[in-house]
Amino acid sequence: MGLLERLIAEQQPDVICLQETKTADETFPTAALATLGYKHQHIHGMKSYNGVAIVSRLPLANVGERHWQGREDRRHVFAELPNGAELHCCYVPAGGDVPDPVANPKFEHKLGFLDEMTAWWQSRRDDAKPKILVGDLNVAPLEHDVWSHKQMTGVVSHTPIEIEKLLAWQESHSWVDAVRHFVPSEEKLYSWWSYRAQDWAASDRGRRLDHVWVTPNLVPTLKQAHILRSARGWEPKPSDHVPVLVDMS
DNA sequence: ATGGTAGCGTAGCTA
Repeated sequence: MGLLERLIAEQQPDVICLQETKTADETFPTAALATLGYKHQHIHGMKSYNGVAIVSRLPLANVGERHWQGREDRRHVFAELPNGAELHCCYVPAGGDVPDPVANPKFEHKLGFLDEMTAWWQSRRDDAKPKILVGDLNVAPLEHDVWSHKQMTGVVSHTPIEIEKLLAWQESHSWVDAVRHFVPSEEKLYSWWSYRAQDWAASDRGRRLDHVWVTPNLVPTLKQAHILRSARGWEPKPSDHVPVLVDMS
């Protein structure tokens, strides 16, 4: 809550999408967020692992959630904003340490999740509705979405198979990367820094795992995008992920 | 090639 209070005070977002909330719905800070003005909430949590939520100052309609890979994980919620745009908040499985779907069931789950998402979005392609998809997608797709493309190519989150599958998902619904719309692909850009670094800012071995995608019909509404790097240093207990902010008219 | 941190909960898993 401390991090959210600071984010709200500094950035005043209309809508906040959270992933990895790691708490059951009964223990989600519903009242505290309502007091801060975020009265409209669609939460879908789970103790300790995964969990997603959309909290909003604007009314949310047609809220729902989906489950993936035949599991009960809480990794996807959606809602419709007052202007009719559909908002999806997603949390892709991290995938474990070993980038081999045979040796590592967690990596197999991640690849299957990406495939199933791609097929689902492909099947909804004809829908002309404006849509926004955000979340911790746990893949850094571009060369400069990681601190070292060469050193990260065998590391889960930046392997060729994950990149291929994330880009296929993006392609499946003609999603536009709203952040790279403003930041050239040659420029290093991260949203996550490991807790394991002695000095995250000095080593700056980051990855861009958190994304905001919009359908092409929303591109003219994009005003600015910003990754709040400074939040990685917020005391006393920063998240290893920082907020990705997109301003749309 | 390895180990490094955080959280939950009190071992070992997930991130």
